Amino acid sequence: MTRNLLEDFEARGLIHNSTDRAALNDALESGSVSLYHGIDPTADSLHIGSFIGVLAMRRFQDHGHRPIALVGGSTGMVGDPGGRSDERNLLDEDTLARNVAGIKNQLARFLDFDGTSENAARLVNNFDWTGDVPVLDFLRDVGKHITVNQMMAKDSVKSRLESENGISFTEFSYMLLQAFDYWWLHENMSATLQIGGSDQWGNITAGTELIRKRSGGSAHALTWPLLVRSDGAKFGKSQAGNIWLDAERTLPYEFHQYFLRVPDDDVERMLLQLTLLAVDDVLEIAAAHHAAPEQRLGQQRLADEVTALVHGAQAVEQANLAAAAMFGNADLNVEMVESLRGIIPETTINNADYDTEQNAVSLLVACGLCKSNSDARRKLGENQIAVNRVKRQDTDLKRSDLLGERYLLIQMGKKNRHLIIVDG
RNA sequence: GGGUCGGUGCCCGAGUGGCCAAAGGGAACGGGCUGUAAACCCGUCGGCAUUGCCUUCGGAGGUUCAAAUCCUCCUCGGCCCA
Repeated sequence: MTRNLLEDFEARGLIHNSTDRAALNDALESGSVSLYHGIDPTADSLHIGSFIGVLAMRRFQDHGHRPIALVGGSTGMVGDPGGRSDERNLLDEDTLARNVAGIKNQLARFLDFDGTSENAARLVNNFDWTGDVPVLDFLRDVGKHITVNQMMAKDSVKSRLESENGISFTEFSYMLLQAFDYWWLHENMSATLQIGGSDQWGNITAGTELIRKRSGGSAHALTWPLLVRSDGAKFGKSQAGNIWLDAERTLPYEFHQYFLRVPDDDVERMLLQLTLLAVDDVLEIAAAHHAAPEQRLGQQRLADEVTALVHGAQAVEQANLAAAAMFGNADLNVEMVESLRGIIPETTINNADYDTEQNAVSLLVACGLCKSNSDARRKLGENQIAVNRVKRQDTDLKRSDLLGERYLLIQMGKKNRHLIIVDG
């Protein structure tokens, strides 16, 4: 079955709301559209929560449209009041510049920025056009067109008004800045569509309204539902925090594991929204998964696909290899352990330091698995720790415990592990 | 500026002179059960140390044999008034 772009989005559950759907469809089918999507530069890496938006841009580009990724240098300094109960910390300019650079780097893996192609993606920073706007101009040209009533109607603003910490004028003004961005991109880069998560709807339509009132132009809005997990956990968060796209922040193995553990109910939707697999293929996989959920075919495919997109095919191979070493039945051998190098966290210690008393405790603390000696002893006592896949309670590790005379694979439960390498 | 209520462990939140390292809940970690799932049950959850000691309840002082709890000053926040 062939679907046009909007139908494809629909089938993937990527449409939450849009302005005039028929008009938008006409525009998308009749030529190349410039569309923009804003990304918050709160860190120097994207996380999986923003991935859905990145892929959305990719889908548009694949259909011949031109994505404009806006990294919010200015808006990052102000902060969107959405999704938080208290005031956000403002980023300074240096941090922002670093974050913007890091994000651009990552986007290049998913979008074609090649200037020679017709619909090359663009990266813009709204600081470039908002940084020097005089306050009076802004109030007159932007503020005049948007009513406070409209701004107060926004859910995120409303809830913050009722919260005990209140909301600063700065964050309250966020909507104006975003509206201004859309207007500017509409004027200067012919953007006629803005896409974003459903929490952005108010901000986006403020922009379409500004465009209409100030320039008499028309522009579209399209939002997707925010991705939440069926178990209520915040999507993209693990016990360690965000799932980052950056391999340094979230090792590819952990990244892969995260998707391997996704609840059944989320598998199909994530396959649709976080991979580039064709909708019909996903439906087939989902059906197979549903027939035998205990085999976790869906999770496996999801983990492989997303990891391949973000980290490449080789990372997928390594992650699966590592999983075999960690969870498999085969005896642990040196080759398996060596295959874990670079995939799981590792700590190297000096040969001479190995034979200390109670070295299990100090090793657990040194590698970060335990936060203090007490913690390490406690966990050992509770049978939480396995060394080279064997549960251990004693604190004494001997030379003979070293695999290949230099490796210790320390596991704490199913999720935490660390490789100790004795050097020399 | 005036008044008032409040700042407790990762978060929420009890505690209002000793029985407090501090209830309860959440989060987190582990175990059991499972499908490396969910739900559920159990354990742990300041630090050091082989049952004792040390440091915590916004900050600094003070009262007391003894303070998270009382007093003083400072600081930060909510609400009301101006």
